[in-house]
Amino acid sequence: METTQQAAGQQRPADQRRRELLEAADRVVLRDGPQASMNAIAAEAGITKPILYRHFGDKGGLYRALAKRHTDALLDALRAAVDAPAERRERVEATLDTYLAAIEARPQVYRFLMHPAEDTQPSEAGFDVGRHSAPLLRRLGEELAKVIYDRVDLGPGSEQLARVWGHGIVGMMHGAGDWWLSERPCSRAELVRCLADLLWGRLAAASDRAGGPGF
Amino acid sequence: METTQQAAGQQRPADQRRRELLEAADRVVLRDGPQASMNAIAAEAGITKPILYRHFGDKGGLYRALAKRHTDALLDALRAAVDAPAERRERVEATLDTYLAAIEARPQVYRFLMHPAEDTQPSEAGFDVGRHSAPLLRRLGEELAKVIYDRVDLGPGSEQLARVWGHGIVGMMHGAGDWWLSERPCSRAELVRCLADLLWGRLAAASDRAGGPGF
DNA sequence: TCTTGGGTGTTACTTGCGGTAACCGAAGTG
DNA sequence: CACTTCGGTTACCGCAAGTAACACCCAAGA
Repeated sequence: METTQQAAGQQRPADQRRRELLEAADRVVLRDGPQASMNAIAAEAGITKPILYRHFGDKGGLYRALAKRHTDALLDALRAAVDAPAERRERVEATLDTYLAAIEARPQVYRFLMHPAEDTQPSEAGFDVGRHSAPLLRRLGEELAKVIYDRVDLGPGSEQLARVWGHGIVGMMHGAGDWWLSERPCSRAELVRCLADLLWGRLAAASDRAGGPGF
Repeated sequence: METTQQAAGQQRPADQRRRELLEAADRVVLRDGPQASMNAIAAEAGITKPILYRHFGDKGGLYRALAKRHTDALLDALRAAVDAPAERRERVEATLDTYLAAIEARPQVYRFLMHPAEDTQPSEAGFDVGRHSAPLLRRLGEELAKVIYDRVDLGPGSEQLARVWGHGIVGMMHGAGDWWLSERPCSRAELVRCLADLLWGRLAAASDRAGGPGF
C-alpha cells in the first residue's frame, strides 16, 4: 500500500468514498452475481472488510444502497417509456420493452436486484411473513399503480384496482422476463407483442379450441 | 438384488426413512422458513447431519426433494381448478383463488418454494446467467401453457403465444400474490376479481381519464 | 465359531462467510 | 510535545455447509 500522497488535505468527503465503494461493489456484483461476498467487494475496492461495515452497517445495508441506485435508474427509464406521448398500447409495449432490454443487458445485476441473497435475519418473533423478495418489484408495482390510477378511468374502486393491476402487471413482466431470459424462446419484440396481447384481452376474446372438451 | 422382504427385521426400506426425514424437514421449514439449517432439520428428525447428507447429497438435494413434494401437491390442486367443468372466466378465477389460498395458508412454505435459499454453488466458469429463482414458477408456467395451448384457439403461432402467456400469467399471480400477502390490502375474492378483470382486457377497454393526458 | 460386510449412527473436524474488537499510523491542533 | 481522530489493518468469533473417520448392529459364509 503506497501512502496516499494527497497534495493538500483533500479530505474526500466520505460521500465520495461511499460512491467509490458502491462502484466497486457494482463491478463485483456484475461479475459474481448476487452471491458476491463482502471480502470480494472489499478486495475489489482495494481495502478490507471493516471499512465496508463502517460505511454500510451490514451486508443488507450495502445491498440496499446498491439496489437503490439501479432501481432508480431503471425506474427513470420506465417512467420515460410509460409517459411517452403515444397511444396506450404503444406506451405499454414501450414499457415492457424497456424493462426487458434492461434485464437483457445486465442479467447479473438483474438477478442481484431480484434475489438480494436472503438476509438471514434472526427475525425475533418469527412471524415476519411479510418481508419477501425484492423491494424493486414493490416499487415498480406501486409506481405503475400510480400511473394507471392517474391516467386510466376505471370507475368505482379504481384505486384498489389500479394497485392490484400495477403489481399484477409488474409480476407478469418479471415472470415472463425471467423465463425468457433463461430460455430465449423468441425475440424481445415478439415477447413484447405477446404480453401486450395478453393485457389486451386476447385470452378472453379467443374461442375454445375446435373439437371442444366436453368439460 | 433380492426383492425379498425381510419380514422379521423391521429394516425400514430406506425409502420410508427418506420420507420421515422429509417430514421432519417440512416441519422445520414450516417453522423457520427458507433459512432452515441442516443442523436444525437433523435435530428435528432426531439424528445428525451426515445422515441427511447420505440421503440427499447436499442441501440443494434436500431442498429439491422437499420442493418437489409441495410443488406436486400445489400443481394437483391447480390442475383440478383449471380443468373444472365451467366457463373459462370461472375456471381462471378458481385457479387464481386456489393458488392464493395455498400461499395464504402456509406462507413459510411458500417463501421456501419461491426463494430456495440461493445454492451458493461455485458455478465454475461464472456465467451461469440462466439459472434463476424458483423451479416452481417454471413448472407452473409450463403447465399453464400446456392447458392454454390445448384448450384455447389462438390461431397461428399459438404455441409460442401460449408459452408466453403461461409464464406471464403465472408471474402475474405470483407478483400480485406476493404483494397481497404482505400488505393484505383487500380480501382474496376481491383480488381474484381484479386480476381476472385484468386478464379480461379491462385495461384496454377503459377510457383515458377525464381531463386527458396533455403529455 | 469367527469373521466379514453393509446398514445404522456418531463425534469431530475443515472451510468459508458475515460481523466485530482491538490495534496502527499519519495527519491536524493546542 | 501530547492528544485526538480519522482511514486503515490484523486477528479473531460464531455459525452453517459439508466431510472424514470411527463405532455399532445384525445378517450371512467359510
